[in-house]
Amino acid sequence: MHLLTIGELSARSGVAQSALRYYERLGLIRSTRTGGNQRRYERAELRRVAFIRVAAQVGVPLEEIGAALASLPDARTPTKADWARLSRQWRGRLDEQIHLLERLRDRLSGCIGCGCLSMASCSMFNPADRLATTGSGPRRLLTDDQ
Amino acid sequence: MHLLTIGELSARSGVAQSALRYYERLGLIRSTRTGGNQRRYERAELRRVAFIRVAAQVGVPLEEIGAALASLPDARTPTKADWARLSRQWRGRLDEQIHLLERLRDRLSGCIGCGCLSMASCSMFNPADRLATTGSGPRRLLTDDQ
DNA sequence: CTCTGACCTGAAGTTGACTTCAGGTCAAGG
DNA sequence: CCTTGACCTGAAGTCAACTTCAGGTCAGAG
Repeated sequence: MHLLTIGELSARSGVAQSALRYYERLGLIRSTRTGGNQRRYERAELRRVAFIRVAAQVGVPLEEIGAALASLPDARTPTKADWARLSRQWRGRLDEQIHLLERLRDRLSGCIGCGCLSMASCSMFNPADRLATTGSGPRRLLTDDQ
Repeated sequence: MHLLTIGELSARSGVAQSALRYYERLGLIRSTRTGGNQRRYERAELRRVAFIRVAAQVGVPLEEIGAALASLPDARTPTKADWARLSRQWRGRLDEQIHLLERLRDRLSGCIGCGCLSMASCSMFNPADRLATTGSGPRRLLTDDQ
């Protein structure tokens, strides 16, 4: 079973080589090197990359994804059980996310239904609760904590 | 009924003054000026700001939000019907978004359930469909078009 | 053995959505 | 009238998540 080159990993995962190198710098994936300093990936890395993409697509910042991946065993190749544990956590996350969107949708429907659209009565237009976070840089979407 | 200052609009909407000025530069909101060059906002702008925040929170880029808002009547103050039309469109968007996440969640559950987690059989780990977009800059989350 | 396409690196650029800053102007209470 | 807090502007900084570039090295097909 041969190790994957970066080109192969990229092709199979659908993630650009530059992004893979970037993930590696952030410590999200690992590679060994050939004598000539080229990266070689174990098949298991493909799973990590897939996990990263799924999580990122859901809006989890890479740093957090890294933290989650860090909980995988370092020495041995992660087992099915290891992945299942991680996936379970992410399922919770997805559920939360979905719930948030549903609430938003239902509020919006309520507004259309009642035709209120007035600042005073409509919760959609009283966003003081979870908007208005402070700090610099771009806002994270759909913040649910902090 | 007095016009709002930027400070008031900021306080009521929960959006920073700097962000409001930014939105104005992008043409998402409008203001008149006093003799002394200070911004004054009509109450209706509060509604626009709220709409912007809701849409942005769902992941719609400001540019698209601007396009949507541009469909509002320019001359007169938007009516309930105008807003309802816009909201209905956004509801579709939310539905799509929710559907996408649900599909993701169900896939993930499937993986845990069957314990497959293998590249060959598991759709979660065959992301070639909607990942791997090209171009520069950060990826938009939860892409559903293009 | 040669050549061409895959790889390498570090630095710098890009995009979206803002914030921060410096250096000034305005307005309203005392 | 004066002072202080709210506003103004343009330019530059920030942050995440990458990409692009320049200038090299490597590997395997022929």
